Parts: sequence; C-alpha cells; structure tokens
Amino acid sequence: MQDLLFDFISKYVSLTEEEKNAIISLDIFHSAKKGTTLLKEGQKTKYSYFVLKGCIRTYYIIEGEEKTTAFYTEMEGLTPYCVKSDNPSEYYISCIEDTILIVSNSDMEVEINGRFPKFETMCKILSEELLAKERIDFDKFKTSSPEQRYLNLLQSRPDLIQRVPQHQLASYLGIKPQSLSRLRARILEKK
Amino acid sequence: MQDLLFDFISKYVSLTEEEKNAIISLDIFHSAKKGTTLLKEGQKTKYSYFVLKGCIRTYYIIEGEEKTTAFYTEMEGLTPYCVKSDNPSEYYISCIEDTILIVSNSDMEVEINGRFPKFETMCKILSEELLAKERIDFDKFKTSSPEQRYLNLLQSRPDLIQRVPQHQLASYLGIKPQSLSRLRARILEKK
DNA sequence: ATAATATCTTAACTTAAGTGAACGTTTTTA
DNA sequence: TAAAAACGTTCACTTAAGTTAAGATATTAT
Repeated sequence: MQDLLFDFISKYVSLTEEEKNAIISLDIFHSAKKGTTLLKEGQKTKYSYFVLKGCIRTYYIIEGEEKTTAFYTEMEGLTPYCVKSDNPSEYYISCIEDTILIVSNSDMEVEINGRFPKFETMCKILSEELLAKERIDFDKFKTSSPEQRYLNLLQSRPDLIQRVPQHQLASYLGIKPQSLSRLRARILEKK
Repeated sequence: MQDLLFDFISKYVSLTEEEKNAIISLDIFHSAKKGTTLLKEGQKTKYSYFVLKGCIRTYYIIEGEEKTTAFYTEMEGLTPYCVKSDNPSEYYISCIEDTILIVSNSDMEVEINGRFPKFETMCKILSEELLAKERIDFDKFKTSSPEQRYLNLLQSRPDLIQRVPQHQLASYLGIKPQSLSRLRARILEKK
C-alpha cells in the first residue's frame, strides 16, 4: 500500500531507505469508510489529504443545496484553503468510496521539509505543476458549454462518470441534475 | 520599481542586500507596450511572467473567436503550462496596458533556488497558496450564474471592470459580449 | 424484509444565454 | 485627418438551462 506512495514520489525525486522509513514512521496512512466526512463547513483544520485508493469530494451547501465542486481519486490530493488562510472552511470534504488516505498536518510537513530538502523541492514542483493544470482546467471550463464539458469529462476522466452519483457530477459540471439528464438524452438522440 | 518586487517578497521571506543584488543582476525587469504579445499559440517558452505594474491576459482562439480566460495585474504572475509540460502553448498572452514585468526563465530559477534555498521555500509557499486560491475561485465560478459572477467581480476586483474591454470580460465570465450587455442592463433595471 | 430515503428521469413551463444583424461610438492606422 | 476597424449596445429569434412536480428505481436504515 505504501508502495503506491513511493512509486508516485519516485516520479519526482528518489528517496533513500532512511527517508522512506522517516515517512512511514509518521503514521500518516489511514482508511475511511464510504460516507465519512473529513472536514465540515465552519471547521478549521491543519490536515491535508492525499488519496491512495478510493475517491473523495469537496462540496458546499449553498441555500440548502449540495454543490459538489471537485473529486480527488488515486494519486490526487488537496490541502484545504483554510490550512493556508487560517479561516474556517467554506466547504465539506467527504469520502464517496471506501478510501485509503494519507493525512498529513502542516507541522509534520515543516519538520520533514527541514530534515529532507529534497522533499520540499518535490512539493514545490508538484504544486507548481498542479497550479498550471488547474488553470488549464478552469480555462477549459470557461470556454465550454455544459454539453461540451460533459463530453470532455467522458474523454478525460471516464471513470468518474461510473463511480460518482449523477447529481454530484451535475454540479461538478456547473448545472442541475435535471439538466444533466436532459443533456445526456440529447446526446444519445443525436447519435 | 524594484522596490515593488522586494516589498512583495518581504511578505514571505526576508532578503539580505546580497540576495537582492543577486536578483537585480539577473536583469529580469522589462517593460512592454499595450498590445504586445508575450506568447503565441503553438510556441514553446521557458519564461514566466510577473506583473509589477499594468495588466496582461491569457486568451485562446477557438473557432476564430478570442476567449479571454484570465487577467493578471499588479503582483500577480503566471508560469505558462508549456513551461512545465514542454508542449506548445494552447493560449496567447498579451498586454492590455503598458506593463512592467518580471520575465524569468526556468534555468534562472533553478540557479537562484540552488544558491538561496530561502527563495525555493518562498516559491513553494506561494504556489501552494495560489493553488488553493485558484481552486476556490473555480468552485465559486461553478456554483454561480453569469449574473452572480459579474456581481462577484464587481465586489472582488472592481478595477478590472474599468480597465478591461467588455468583450474580454464577457469570456472571462464564461458568456458572450451581448449577454454581458444585457445582464448589466437587467441589473440596472432591478435597482 | 420492509419502510424510509435518496436518486434518476421525464415533462411542462419559465428564464436566461446564444445567435445574427443593425447601428452608433470609439479607437486605430494609413 | 479621413477611412477602416474594433467595440458596445439593442433587438428579435432560437436554444438550452432553471424550476417545479411527479413517478420509477435504487439504496439505506430499522
């Protein structure tokens, strides 16, 4: 299971056994059942989450309605905004499937970064890369219609459409569940 | 002018005179006239841009139409996706106003980071912070209607509405220029 | 196993965005 | 400075998303 992590890390930096052991000794591997809420609106946290296996999502409750804005699956992770800003979180994080997670807190990261500069370099590369990707995704979203967004998703993350409930997908695409149903029917008709 | 940069940096790390001089000697300060294109679709680049004064935008040309997806103003910057991915750029970058920029290339950054670890730490903090912010912005976009997005922008970046042409604002909001006109008229009526 | 709840789809109607065109205004550029 | 191009607004029409409601499944909890 830990190999999943080390395989991932090896794409960015190579770790010695000592470094691997230091990471393992942090006791950051956790598993969580489907439906578990990791973070609630209004809470503050210092934890970051990285998915080894399974799927988590972020969602808001706006005027009583759940709005799912992101999914994180294998080898994806997030540091909630409130970790950086010290404000209470505006969103919830919960598990869509039984999930194996790495949960790290910011003090822990400071310590590891101090001991192994290599690790800090990796985090820098990773977050710069993710920022660039996130901006591209946002651009794509802005320049597409809901239908195009759905077709894009079908191409780029077909697994999501299978593993995620439709009404959560809908808000992820920026529309209502009814509109997603209709839009899919429309696409089938066209074929 | 350089003070703008050092004031900004001082929010994250404190630099010695030696470090400041090292930065100045890199000769990274440039000015560009309104309308200058910094990067074209199809080009590869190793340059990152940081705005000290003025405004730049990223835009795509999709089926003959310009789609503006982002604006960067004072103390904001971007590293084009192609710097990280080594693919040709899918978008253009150009100056909306006469602009004073910091232009840095990735080799330069590697060198500075090697010499001053402090600098690498700052870049890591900055990009993690920006990633978290970008995700929040994307969430906000997904969960809002075009009208709400416009009202949001009016609150959060009122300067943009003044300094940027309407048709560029429109695609930034994910709609057509005609729709932005209409939407503004609608808002005025309501008052 | 059954009741309760959540989810998905369909439909009719409303609202707002997309489209194509016209027109006046501003900005460029030759 | 005159002509050309770009820009912003309005309008009528089309298309698609939002809304409300109902019914059919599927899932969860007791």
